[in-house]
Amino acid sequence: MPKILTAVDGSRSGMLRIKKKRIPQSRNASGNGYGGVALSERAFWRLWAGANAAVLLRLSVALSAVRAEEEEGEEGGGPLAALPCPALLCAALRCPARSAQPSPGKARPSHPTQARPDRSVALAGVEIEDWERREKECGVLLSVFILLLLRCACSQTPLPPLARQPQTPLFHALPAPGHASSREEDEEEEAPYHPDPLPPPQPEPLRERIPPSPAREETMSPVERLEVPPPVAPSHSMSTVLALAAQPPISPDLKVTENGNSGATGEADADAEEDKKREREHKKRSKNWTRPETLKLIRLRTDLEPRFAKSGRKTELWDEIAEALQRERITRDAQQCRDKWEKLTAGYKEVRDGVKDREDNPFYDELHPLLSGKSLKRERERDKDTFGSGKEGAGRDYSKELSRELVVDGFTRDIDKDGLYRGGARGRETFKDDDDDGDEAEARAPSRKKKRGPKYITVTDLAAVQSLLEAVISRQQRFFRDLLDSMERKEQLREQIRQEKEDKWRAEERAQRGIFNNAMIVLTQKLVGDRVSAVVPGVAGPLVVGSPEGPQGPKRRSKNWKRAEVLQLIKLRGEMDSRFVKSTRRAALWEELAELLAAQGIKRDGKQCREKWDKLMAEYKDVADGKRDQGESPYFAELTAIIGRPPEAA
DNA sequence: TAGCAAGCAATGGTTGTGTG
DNA sequence: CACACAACCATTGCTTGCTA
Repeated sequence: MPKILTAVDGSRSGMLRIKKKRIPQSRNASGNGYGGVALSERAFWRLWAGANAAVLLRLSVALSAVRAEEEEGEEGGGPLAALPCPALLCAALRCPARSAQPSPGKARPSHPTQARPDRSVALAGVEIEDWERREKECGVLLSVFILLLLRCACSQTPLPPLARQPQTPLFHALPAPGHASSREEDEEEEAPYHPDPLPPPQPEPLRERIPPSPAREETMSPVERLEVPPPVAPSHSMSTVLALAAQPPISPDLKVTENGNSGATGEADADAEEDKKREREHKKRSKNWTRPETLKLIRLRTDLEPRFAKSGRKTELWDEIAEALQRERITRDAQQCRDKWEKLTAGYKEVRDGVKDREDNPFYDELHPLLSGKSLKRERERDKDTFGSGKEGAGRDYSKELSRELVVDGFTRDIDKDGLYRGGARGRETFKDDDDDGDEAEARAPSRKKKRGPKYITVTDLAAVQSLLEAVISRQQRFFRDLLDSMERKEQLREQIRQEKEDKWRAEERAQRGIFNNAMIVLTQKLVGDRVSAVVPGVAGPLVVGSPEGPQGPKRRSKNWKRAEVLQLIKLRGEMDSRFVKSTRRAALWEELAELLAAQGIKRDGKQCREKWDKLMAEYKDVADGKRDQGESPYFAELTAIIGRPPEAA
C-alpha cells in the first residue's frame, strides 16, 4: 500500500493525514452572539426585568379593550367571561393600533382552531448574560401568572412579525418546541424572520394530544411546560385559560407537520436519515460547542453532581448527559461531553487561579456554583434564606414548583402587597385583592401588620387587576434597575482595577526594556569600540544595537520560504519520516529538523517548519483530491518523491 | 494594491501519565 | 481499570504584512 493511502486511512502520525474538511463555522456563531432567544424561563425573566413598559402598556391596552368590549355588551356571560380573551390579548400585544380601538369581531379570531396553535415567543437582540443569577432572584408568582396569560394568549394566535412594530421589536415568532427546526436558545437554528404582514388565519386541525414523555418532563423548565398549550375550544374563562396551561406539553418526539398532522412516517424517516448522517459526520471533528449547548451541558452536569460525587463509574452518568443532550437535539456523545467538561473546568480554574480574567471565561458564572465547592443544595438553601422560607425560595426549582402548582390545581394565587407569593387556596377561579380601594401607596408597604388568611374576590374589576399588575411590574422594574445599576458599578470597578494593573505592568515593562537597552548599548560600545580601536585606532565603529523594541519587542514576521528552503525542508522531513511516524511527540523532531536546516543556513524554528509542512500537505492533498491542478502545487513532484507515489486518478 | 502566505487564537481530538 | 489531568497535535477562521 502506498504511503499516502495509508496516511489517508487516518494514521495519526502518517505523512498525509487527510481528513474530510469540516463545515466551516464562524467563531462568532459558536456562542458569542444572541440573535434571538426563544422565550425560555431565563428569557422570560429578562423580559420582565427589561423595564419593558411596552409589555405593560399593551397588557393594559388589552385589558381596556376587553373591558370596553364588555361594556358594549357584546361579550356577556358574567365576570369570568370578562377575563382577557387570549386571542384579543394577543392581538393587543401584537398590534397596539388595532387593539387600542378594538373592532368587535375582528380582533378575535372567528374560531380558535383557525389560529396557528403553537408559537413560542422570542426576544430579539437582547443580551442575557447574568440572567441565570437574576432568574433565581425572581420568584414572583404574579410574573408566572402573567406569563401564563401571555403563553395562553400566544398559543391561540400567531405572533406578529417584527416589522409591524419596528420601534419595539420585542416579540417574534419561532417554531414551537418539538418542531424539527426548533432548538431553544440556539441561534444557529433560529427561525427566519418574516417581515410580511400577518397571514390570514388558516384552518388548521387540532394538534394531537400526546402525553408527555417522562424523560422530557424532567428536563423541561416550567416555562417550557407552558410553552405549547394545545388548542382547545375557545373560552374566556380563567379556568379554561388555566386548564390550557395545565395541558401536558407536546412530546418533542412527536413530529408535527406544518398542517398539524403527525409526521411520524415521513419525518421520522427523514430524522432517521438525519441521525445517520449525523452519525457519519460524527466521525469527523464535531462542530464547536455553541454557547447554548455548553450551558445545557453545564446544567446537566450540575444536576448530576450528587451522583458524580459518589464513587463508582462515571461512564453511565456521561451517557445520561449525552442522552439528555440528544433529546434536546444536541448531538454530542458521552466522551465529547466529558472532554468539554474538562475544558470548562480547566478554564474555570484558570480564572480562579488568576491566570485569566473572569471576562475571559464566558461560563465562569455558570460553573461557579458547582466548582466553587458549594453544593447546589446549599445554594438553594441560601436562596431560600434570601427570599424567605418555603416557596419563596427563588430560582428554577421554585418556579417549577410554582407553575406545577398553578397548572395542576387550577389558578392559585395569593399575592401580598409586595407582589410576593404567599400561598393560597386551590381550585378557585378567583382573584384575591386585599384592599378594595387599590391604594398603591399602601400596596407598596413593605410589611403587613398581621398575616391574614386568603380572601378571594371575583374578577369584576379589571381596572383593579390592571393597577395591581402595574404596581407589581413597576416594583420589579425598580428592583431590576437597581440590580443592573449595581452590576454596572461593579463592572466599572473591575475595569478600573484592570486598567490600573495594565498601566503598572506597562510601566514595569518600559523600565525593564530601558535597562536592557542601556546595558546592550554599553556592552556593544565596549565590544565594538575595543575592536575598532584595535584595527583602526581613533575611528569609532558603527554602533550596533538591537532594535528599538529589543529582543522582547514585537516579533517580525519571517520572510516567505524560498524554494530552496522548501526543498530542503521536504528533503529533511522525508528523511525523518520514519521517526515522525513512530513518534507521537513530534515537537522535538521538528526542532531537530529546524536545527538541521539551521546548519544549512536556513533559519526557521520547529514550529515554522511544522506550519510550512502543514501548508505543503494541504496543497498536496488538494492536488490528490483533484481540487487543484498539479501545476498549482510547485512541490508536488518533490513531495511525491519523498512521501510516496501520487494516488492514481485521485 | 490585490493576492497570498505567515502567524495567531481558539477549538476539538489524541495520547501518555499518575492516581484511587 | 476508569478517571483526571496535562501536553501535544490538527484544524479552522481570521488578521497582518509581505510580495509581485
